[in-house]
Amino acid sequence: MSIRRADQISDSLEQLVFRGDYKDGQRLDEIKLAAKFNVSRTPIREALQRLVLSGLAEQLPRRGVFIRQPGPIELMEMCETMAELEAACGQFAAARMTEEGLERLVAANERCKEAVQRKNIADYYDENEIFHKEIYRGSTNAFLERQTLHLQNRLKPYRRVQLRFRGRMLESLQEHEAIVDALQKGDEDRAGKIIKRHVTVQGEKFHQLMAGLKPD
Amino acid sequence: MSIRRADQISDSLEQLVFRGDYKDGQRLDEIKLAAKFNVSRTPIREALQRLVLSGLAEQLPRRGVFIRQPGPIELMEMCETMAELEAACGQFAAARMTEEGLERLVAANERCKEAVQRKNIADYYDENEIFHKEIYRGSTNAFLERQTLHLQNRLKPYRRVQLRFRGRMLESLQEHEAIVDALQKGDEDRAGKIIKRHVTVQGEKFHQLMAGLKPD
DNA sequence: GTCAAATCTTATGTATACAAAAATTTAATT
DNA sequence: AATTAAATTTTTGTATACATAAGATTTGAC
Repeated sequence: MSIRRADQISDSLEQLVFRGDYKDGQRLDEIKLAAKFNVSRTPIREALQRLVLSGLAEQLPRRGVFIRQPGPIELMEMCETMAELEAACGQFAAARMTEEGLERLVAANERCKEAVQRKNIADYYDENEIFHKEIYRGSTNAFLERQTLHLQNRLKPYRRVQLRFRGRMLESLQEHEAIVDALQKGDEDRAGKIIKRHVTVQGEKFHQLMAGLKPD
Repeated sequence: MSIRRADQISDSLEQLVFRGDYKDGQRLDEIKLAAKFNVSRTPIREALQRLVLSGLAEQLPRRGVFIRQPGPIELMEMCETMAELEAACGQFAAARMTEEGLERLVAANERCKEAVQRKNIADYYDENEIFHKEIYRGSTNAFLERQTLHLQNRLKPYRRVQLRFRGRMLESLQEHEAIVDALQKGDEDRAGKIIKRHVTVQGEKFHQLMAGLKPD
């Protein structure tokens, strides 16, 4: 781990934003944050820079840094982009995934199944995430993997809501089977298409997801 | 424009890095940069943060910030990702592009043609960039557009080299025609596939592109 | 009573100061 | 002469100080 206080603060702030502790449009007061973290403004400012550059906040010169929760349109755009990135990962993975990678994928899917049998949403959520990350990794493209992971991270708070949707868990699991099959057979086109459909949220699902926009 | 000195410095630094003024692995000396820009270390440090977060440099705690030019593998990975992002843009554009957007695209392509007739590489380069940006914009997905633009910008120094490749300009132009056709017909699948092929650099072309790795 | 101008307060952006950790040099010992 | 350890220097990271611009408040005029 880093010894830089600014990095720790940046991570903490990111968590706070993801958890919805700050409302959209709220200004992040440097002085208050400095007091909260018991540091001077300097590391706080560095942390805020990181928030701004990762897209979680917006900086207005001479005004300050403001939380920028994505609105419905941007959220939809992010989801669309996510679907494309994941599809790209899956497509590459179909051609390049190693035997070990496939084994890890199947294992993760097994754990998904078990979670569904136990009707444990939290576990399913975690194992599902691992399943998807295995696909990113299977792309054998570290750059694409990083990009995809980053966006996945940003969308995490919303996806959490989505999974609670009635019946979604079982449906999701069936799609996983098809994905594994396509990847095992090395069918790039099919892998990409299935994953895109799997990740894409449409119609009713999107309304559920939007609920995550207004936390409480 | 922003009044923040740190922003201007960040942009200047980015340009310098893109122009290859700094060698791979070189440390960016805060004090020297402060002297160079006639400011204190504070705005320099903010600018360096931005470089690091955009991936152009790497920060080792308590050691400093170092230029991180992508190696051949990462460059390839970036190109692959670029092809996927552009293909995604094209696919969405095929379904969503407005009449005005299509007109702008055709116009940009006309100017590409003229540049080829005049055998003006520099002009072709510029107009080609506009052509591609019209496709990103045509995706009607501002988030995806930003992501794609950002990566395009990072790859710009290498693409510059690529276009000088013998015969590439004419070939590129023919592909443009096919892209315009697919977008006009609204053929999402074909648009995506053609663009991906168009953007993807393989075999010999990649060697040319790699030449951009070692400037001079 | 309302609107505008001037003053005051507050917060951002930058400069400077200081502490601690690397890097470098120097000295000592083998 | 080489290697290692101590001392010095350099540099990063953080704290503090100060200047300026934005925002709030008060005062005055119509």
